[in-house]
Amino acid sequence: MTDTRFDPSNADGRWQRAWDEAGTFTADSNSDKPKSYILEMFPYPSGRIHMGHVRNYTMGDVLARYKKMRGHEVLHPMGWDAFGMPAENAAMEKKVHPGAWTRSNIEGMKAQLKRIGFALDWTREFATCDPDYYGHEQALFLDMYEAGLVYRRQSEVNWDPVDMTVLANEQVIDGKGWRSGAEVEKRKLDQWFFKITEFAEDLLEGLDALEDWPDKVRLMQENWIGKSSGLEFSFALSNGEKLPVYTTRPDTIFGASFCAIAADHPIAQALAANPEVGAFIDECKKGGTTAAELETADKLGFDTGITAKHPFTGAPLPVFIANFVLMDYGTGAVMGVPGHDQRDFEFATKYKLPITRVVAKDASEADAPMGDEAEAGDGVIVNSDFLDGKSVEEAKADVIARAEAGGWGEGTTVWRLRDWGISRQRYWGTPIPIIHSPDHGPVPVPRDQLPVELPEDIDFDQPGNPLERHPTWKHTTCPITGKPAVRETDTLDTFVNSSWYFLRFASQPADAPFDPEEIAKWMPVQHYIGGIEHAILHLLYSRFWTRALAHIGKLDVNEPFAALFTQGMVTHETYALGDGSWLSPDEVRKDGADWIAIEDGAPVTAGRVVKMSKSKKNVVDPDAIIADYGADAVRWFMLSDSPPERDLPWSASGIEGCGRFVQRLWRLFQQFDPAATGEDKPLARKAHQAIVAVAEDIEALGFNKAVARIYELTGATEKAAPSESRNFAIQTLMYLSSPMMPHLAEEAWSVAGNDGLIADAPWPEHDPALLVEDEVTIAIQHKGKLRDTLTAPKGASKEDLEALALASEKVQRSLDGAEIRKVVVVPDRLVNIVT
RNA sequence: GCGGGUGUGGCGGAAUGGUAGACGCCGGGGACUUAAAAUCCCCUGAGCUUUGCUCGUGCGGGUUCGAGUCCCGCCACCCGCACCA
Repeated sequence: MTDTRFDPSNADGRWQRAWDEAGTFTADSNSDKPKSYILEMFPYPSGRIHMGHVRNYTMGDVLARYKKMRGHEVLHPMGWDAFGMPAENAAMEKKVHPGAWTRSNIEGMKAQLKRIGFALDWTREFATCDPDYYGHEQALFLDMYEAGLVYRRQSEVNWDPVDMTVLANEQVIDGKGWRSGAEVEKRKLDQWFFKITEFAEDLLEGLDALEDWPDKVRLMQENWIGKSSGLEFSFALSNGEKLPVYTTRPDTIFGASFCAIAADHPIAQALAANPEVGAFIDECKKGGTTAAELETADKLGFDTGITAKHPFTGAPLPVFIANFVLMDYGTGAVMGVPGHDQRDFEFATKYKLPITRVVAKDASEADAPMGDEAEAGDGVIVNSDFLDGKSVEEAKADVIARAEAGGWGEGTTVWRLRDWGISRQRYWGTPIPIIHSPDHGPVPVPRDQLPVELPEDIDFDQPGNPLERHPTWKHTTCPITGKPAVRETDTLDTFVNSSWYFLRFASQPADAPFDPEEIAKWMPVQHYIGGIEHAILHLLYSRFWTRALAHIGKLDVNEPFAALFTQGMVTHETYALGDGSWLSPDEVRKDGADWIAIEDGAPVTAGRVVKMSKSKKNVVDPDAIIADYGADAVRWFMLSDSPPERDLPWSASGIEGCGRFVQRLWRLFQQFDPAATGEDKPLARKAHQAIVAVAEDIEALGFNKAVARIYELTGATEKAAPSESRNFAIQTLMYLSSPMMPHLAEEAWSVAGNDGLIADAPWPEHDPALLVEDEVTIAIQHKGKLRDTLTAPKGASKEDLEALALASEKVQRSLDGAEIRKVVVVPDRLVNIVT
């Protein structure tokens, strides 16, 4: 018997060192065990580990430890998504080098992760800002460049004239730069792009096979890729030009009453010299893009005076410049069919254009008047010459066929997906390995000159890209001519860094990004866990990179992540003072039913339970909690109660409960009694059932259910008298809880006199014979309502159960002599008497 | 607007069409203690005329011997996309 309290401040660090020294979680790619690659989205080293990280990594950790117990060779690595803007912002604000800031954050966060006791293979750790990593990334960029998957073109960007940098759309708030507050300008810059659109079809079709991805994420990607099919054809214009348009509804072509083109369409631009047209185009560009603005924005049009000749009727259709037509989708021009498209309907109503019905419920309703909105539904074609009587689908096919036969149009597929712009005018990223030669234009940096390293001696005294104004860095020579040339000063979007890091974890040779044979041993990732916020960008880019690398023969894997799990957020109640300012949880206390500020007793309003965030101050620091309760209590909290895909509300009482449970288990573990004899069959049964149930729950990532099972077995074991069965239950609890509370389990295992580590122990075997109950509780219903329950031997016959049910006093009272019409007996379950 | 999800006690949540509320938190009562902490035991969906009965899984219908679960129609909230032709 040892101390009756488990002391995490002593035990946690001891076991963390023991795992480190034994290399317990180092993955051996040469092992002949079945392999499991378990990965959580690697963190950005922003400074501190937060509860969201803890929850994310605890889930992966339980899986990794469980798989190991199940005899798998597990790869569970960790690294750092280390390039990005916060480091540059820190450099500007705190006058520290982005690299130094990042490195110091990594050091701190790694120590934090170690204190939580994660079963990570630290031998494979890297940061994406290591020249070794980004050098290989540059090599892969060149591979893709040579394969024609990278190109350069002029593109419009959000330019912040004060910070002198490009902003992502997300960084433009109400038309102003999020940092500088300056009015953002549209600028055309030469930008590098990945040809992700070349893989659009592939990326879309691949989604079908990702059965272990959430449907939600698959749908979001499907919508993002946005495949649509229809007809692209040209109108002959009265000015002699052609106007190509795209429509998904060629069946409604006889309902076209106008054409509309985008404000930046070439035809509109050509007319812009006319001051009226110019003014209208400016007006169009002013419109906001927020949901509310779009919802209420009026359809605006400007009649160009040009007409378009209808391909079948020859009728002249007016051509408008319109604010609702987008230049970068389809051809930037549409045929307006007001009867069957809501936007066209609104536009036609406003400009008094004809609204013709060309689809009706059936042929007899061809002349039914249109209502106050467009009818986009299915039906039969009417008022459409040769299409009359056809279904929508037939008519689409017919029109496309005639257009193709007549040579004035063809059936096409249009995608919403755009190519991926990867140029960033920033310092802290992977330098794009290109040299701009005066004679040969952009030329790849020769492979033997990789990595192109970032210069260390930079300053952030002025806005703009420090690489651009560095005195020497960009000056080099053309690899072809040897004459002076300049380096590309843009760096790669940080999403490129995270598009292949999972490959580098699986294999990290010195002279190549990865070794395909090693990759084949581990990939695809069996469980990828992270936040839903990456549903599109990161997950789509990673799928694209994996496919692109497979396409150019570097890999044999198409899909990087076999199963994806998106975990919920860690939330916390918010606390606000009367003036709307936020207080942190440790600045408030409960005073009766109300909350008050500890400092001055001011009344505090407890608000909504929302994601922990610095701005709302509703954060709880993992370190402080670990110091108070130990790592296992925090891990247990992260797994308890809420299903992992839902949000987890943090609470002080919740973590206290977890801390209590750690001690409760510890006390129980001390009660292993070598002298105890005898069998306790019900308890043995519960233990064996728990072995199976907890395993099933973990495999289904139902951690909250696994936790509940462990609570149940704990309660039953505590109540039982000493016996061999009870000892077995205690040992079982040690094993079952070890993936979740590894420090406690190691300590108890060691105190019990076992050699080695429980982390290396196998998952306990269960006895199938003990999974089956020999007595069951039968529910007795009368007309579907519960009247009584009784215990019967398992497998009792229907007749016996019926007789037992009718013998029940409660049942007889409920029946009250009524005539029995029917008795439903579900063996081992219930008897329902119908009167 | 389009697409998706969620809705069960004071709270987080369990529940192959078969005893709704497992398990945890909060709360109440008790034991131990000089006292506290810790620990242990009991109670804890609502209501009622309380050996028991009635109601109860967002709302309204339906299928079924039996519905939180299946079907139809609504409501609320959350998330994603959005003038995508």
